[in-house]
Amino acid sequence: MDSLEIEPSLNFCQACAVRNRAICADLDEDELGLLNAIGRRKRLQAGEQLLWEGDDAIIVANVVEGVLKLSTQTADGREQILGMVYPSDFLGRPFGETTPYGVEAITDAQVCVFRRTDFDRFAREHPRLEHKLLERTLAELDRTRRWMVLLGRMNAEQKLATYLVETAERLIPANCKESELGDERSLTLPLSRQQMADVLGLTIETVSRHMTKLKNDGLIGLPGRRELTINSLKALAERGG
Amino acid sequence: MDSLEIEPSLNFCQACAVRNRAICADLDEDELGLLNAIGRRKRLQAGEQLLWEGDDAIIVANVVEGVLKLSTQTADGREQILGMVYPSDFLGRPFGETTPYGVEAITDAQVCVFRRTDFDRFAREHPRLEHKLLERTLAELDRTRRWMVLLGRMNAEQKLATYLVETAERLIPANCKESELGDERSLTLPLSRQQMADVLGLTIETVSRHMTKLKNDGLIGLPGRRELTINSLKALAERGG
DNA sequence: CGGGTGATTGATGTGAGTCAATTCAGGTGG
DNA sequence: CCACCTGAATTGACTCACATCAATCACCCG
Repeated sequence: MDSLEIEPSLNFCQACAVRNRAICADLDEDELGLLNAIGRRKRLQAGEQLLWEGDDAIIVANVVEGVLKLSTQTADGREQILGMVYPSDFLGRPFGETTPYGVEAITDAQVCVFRRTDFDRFAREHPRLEHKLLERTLAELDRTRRWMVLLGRMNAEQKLATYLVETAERLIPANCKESELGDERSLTLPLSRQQMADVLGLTIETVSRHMTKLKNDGLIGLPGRRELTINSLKALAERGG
Repeated sequence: MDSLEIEPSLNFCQACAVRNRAICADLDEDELGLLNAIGRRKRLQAGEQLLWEGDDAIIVANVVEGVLKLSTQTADGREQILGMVYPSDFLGRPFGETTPYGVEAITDAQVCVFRRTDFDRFAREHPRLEHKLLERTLAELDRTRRWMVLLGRMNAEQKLATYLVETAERLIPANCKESELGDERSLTLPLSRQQMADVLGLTIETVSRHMTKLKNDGLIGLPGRRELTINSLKALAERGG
């Protein structure tokens, strides 16, 4: 791997935006200092690739800011998105030989990068960190398995409705209580139609058609290409089965 | 210890068939004794259910013998199989509130079960075990993500070919070197056609049709309903993309 | 005001689902 | 040993949802 852009070596961890949510949350001051010493901040522009599928697993990282996608290519060149990672999520393959998926920034992003070997050693020496990583991996496995049901058993409309509901829930957290205007939501979609198709195992045309169908059925509004309003989260969730 | 007395409460772990492959592999004698104390063996008949989706996560387990399936129901009553577990695999949801999938024995099976709370405590106190569990969970996540590509992007023939190749590889391990008759394999399928359909996100009819198609194309032989011969593993893998 | 990309819409094809009939294998009991 | 029963597997006819191919539209840059 060519040189990571290295920023001056402050203790970033202490001021880190995801300090309390990422896997480093349970570390004490000293441990944090050690972790800080082996990690580097890296900024990514939207569209920039951080890891390539099949490469040696050189680095792992924490997401500090932005959204990235994990994806893989099929033999015939199409793409299947395996997952999206958000701030405080972990990515890469610790204790592994090769990176099992490509990682690309969807939005401008900031990540906290570690050489995998450094991270592996640190993790083995700090069970609290390893425990956090385990909990996170177990949760990710659960989520991934739920996604299998979507891919294996849902039709296009159900896939789309489920995706929109989930996206709304991830992007509009508990900051505004649902009291506010009950069931309505409005947000900017992080993905293009093509990317949504790649997440859902569909084609761009099918995504587009069913978006307009959901709109015509009065479940959602589409004020702009990337803008979405959900009229009733509950009704939309019902469409997802 | 008095050598004439036969210890009635055996330490199962020491004689365990999967002793060296399961997550307990790195434990020393003392730790193994402690683990043994909180676990117990349980036999399951083919078709017997061990865990129900959505139940409180009361137990976790190691597979000692046999094959089990992890699955979930869709709203309209169909099933999606999320994964198969084989001897030495771990199942259940440590550090979690509810069991995210149902577990049913496909063949007669033997598992080593723990009360989840006991297991959680033991794991937190024994980082070597927790590390093993982490490695296993990471590997399982990789495998699950690869399966997403199958579900999201492959057609029926590719799914089936891929499944047969993978099954052959899991059931015919390195015991007989590939030198033996090169590329040919012959095995007993662990799943019924319906179960294969549930794994692959297909219907039983589609599975059946493409099985006969692969046979007519000379890639496989079907001497009996559950019997399979693969004429060329390589050629079959190519069909899978 | 054009050019370019992404999104939408339309026409058509096809692969997998659905429904239904038939065959097959395994087990049971006369 | 064979007739029968049962559930699984196969096969066929038909439908339909999604993919494909192609044309148009809308927005965002300069």
